[in-house]
Amino acid sequence: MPATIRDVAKLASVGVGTVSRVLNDSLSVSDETRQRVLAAMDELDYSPNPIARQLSTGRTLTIGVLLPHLTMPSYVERLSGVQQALLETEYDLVLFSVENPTQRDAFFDNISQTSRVDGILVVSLPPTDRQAARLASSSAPAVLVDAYHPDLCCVITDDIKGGSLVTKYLLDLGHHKIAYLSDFLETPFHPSMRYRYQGYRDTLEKAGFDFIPEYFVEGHNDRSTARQLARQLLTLPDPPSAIFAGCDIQAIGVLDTAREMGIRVPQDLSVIGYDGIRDAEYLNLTTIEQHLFESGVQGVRLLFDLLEKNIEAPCQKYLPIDLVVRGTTAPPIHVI
Amino acid sequence: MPATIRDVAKLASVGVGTVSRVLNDSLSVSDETRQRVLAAMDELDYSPNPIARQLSTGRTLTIGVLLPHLTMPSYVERLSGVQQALLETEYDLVLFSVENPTQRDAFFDNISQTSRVDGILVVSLPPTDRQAARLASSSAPAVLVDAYHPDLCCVITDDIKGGSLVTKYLLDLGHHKIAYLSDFLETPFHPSMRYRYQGYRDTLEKAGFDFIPEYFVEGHNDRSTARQLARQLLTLPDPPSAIFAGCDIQAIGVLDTAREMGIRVPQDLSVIGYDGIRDAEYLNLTTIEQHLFESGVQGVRLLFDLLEKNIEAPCQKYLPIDLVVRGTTAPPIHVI
DNA sequence: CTGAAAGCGCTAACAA
DNA sequence: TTGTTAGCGCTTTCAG
Repeated sequence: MPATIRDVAKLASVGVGTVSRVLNDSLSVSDETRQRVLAAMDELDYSPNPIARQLSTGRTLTIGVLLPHLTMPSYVERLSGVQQALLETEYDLVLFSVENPTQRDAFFDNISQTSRVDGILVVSLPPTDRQAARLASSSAPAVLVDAYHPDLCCVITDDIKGGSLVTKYLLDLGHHKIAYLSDFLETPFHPSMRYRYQGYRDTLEKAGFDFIPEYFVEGHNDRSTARQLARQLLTLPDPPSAIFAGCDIQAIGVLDTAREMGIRVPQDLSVIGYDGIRDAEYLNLTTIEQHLFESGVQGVRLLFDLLEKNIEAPCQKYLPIDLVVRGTTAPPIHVI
Repeated sequence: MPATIRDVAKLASVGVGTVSRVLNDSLSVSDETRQRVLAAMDELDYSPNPIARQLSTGRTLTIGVLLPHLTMPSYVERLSGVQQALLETEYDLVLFSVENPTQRDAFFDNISQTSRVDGILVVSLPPTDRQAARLASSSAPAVLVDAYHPDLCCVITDDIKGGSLVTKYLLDLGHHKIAYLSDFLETPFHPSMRYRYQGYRDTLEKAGFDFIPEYFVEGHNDRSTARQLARQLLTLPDPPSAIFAGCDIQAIGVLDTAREMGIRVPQDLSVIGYDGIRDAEYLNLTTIEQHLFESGVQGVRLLFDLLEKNIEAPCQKYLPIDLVVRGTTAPPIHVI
């Protein structure tokens, strides 16, 4: 049985209030009393019960993080940023990872209601209007990272611009047979994919090139699916000279296929990804760096601003995106 | 201000005890009363305050997970298993990720003392005797995953056997110029590296081959360091025909270097890793599968057995290891 | 500067 | 089957 504040008070011959004051660094404790209390704590190997403190103060000193399966590096990278930012604070991190829409909805309903956490960070999971309303009305403020809702605070990037940036870069290199390999456009998980696609198409057409339906393929955003989709593109009668992959994982799948097929990158094929996961650097992959880690950090920062009432929902924090040119892109061999 | 149990009681014209009984599915509540209470809860959009419940019951319904930086896929994979196993329970997961020994020690001291969690899962962080003693004496039971201490419960594998397995396999293929590329042997983080090394050396020598000091290199277990170490090995006057990497990440670094240097794998060089991370599968890497995900699941299971007093510390649960032969290993070209 | 006492929202023992 | 009440361990008035 661990010692309680009362045990300490008794041993130090003071009231529990005084012990509490020592615990909370209150100034109104005489030095002599403080020493006596500290000695008693030490002797009893006392440490305060955080649960009792939580009930008393109404603060839990924990932040809940809701995010999709931990299997994708980009989520982990964002979580890493959250974790890092929280490390400097006195807050703990409760992890809620959801694997499917059912779980997601269940958590959205629960998490916002229970007073288990002081704040909620939702990563890469766009809420429905109903869920957003619940979040907004919850006593624990929420911040979306890599997700958007008009009523909430979000940390986001401009995906249309991102898609456009990639496409413009490839066009500038001299490519015009540019394929887009995407996650499913109509998934509730990643509307950003749709925006990147939009940026791609708009830019392409504005530059005077027709959109070729065969150059657009979509599928689950895992490496092996991407491999297959890439093969589909590269075995076309008139294959693309550049492939824009919706995320780095998919780009890596493209690289796999290129290697398998003996297609040289970047000589025969330019490949560009999106995200800026660590592997992209090792693989020398040209990509859009969207500062995943930093998004987690900023999410925490925004959440704290909300907690301290420095700001109010809704609000948007836009993170920059940067084209990082590495070794998987080059001008096409047959320049027009 | 959220509704409390008292509000519900008042609205339903019952005592708080009855509401509590409904909340806890007690049988001794008449159906009619139960309905009335449920209706009141519904009307008030009531949900019980978990903190108050925790204080009252002494159970927090959360498990603390302590693990090193989230940046390595193997830790994430283990965490994933923990998370998955916890999903089926009513327990939440509080994440403590530590980046350096100082943080680690601080957490070891704190986590075991505070009554914030009902149980503790320590992943890949071997405690000192002092820390182990603290964990053992804590009211919250602890389980080590991928770490060992004689006084605690652990989920582990036989790393000596693993190192031996790899070496035997390579020897059987006909290799004898087998290099070992390792994490630092003397790091407090991964004593398992030392055991794998031991298995490697013993097996090699038992087979009648001298250990060649030049064939052993060590460094931080990240991909780029591994690349450099691999280059060091492969530019030796008499380079090895096979490289055994202490973990998959390092093996991937070796593959990088081989590609850069135009060394064909597996024709000119066999490469074998250790861990069984997802990327190993995609990269067609021969490796030791040590069931990372499953280790997390088993850790949770053991922890629950401990919580339910089905077992007592210390105890060890050994997980199997399996050689997974893929495409990066083959007999050496010049068979002896 | 300090002690006493009233909660925080819930559970569980005890009566009824 | 139910209501009442005494805590759980802490913070925070309010007197002194």
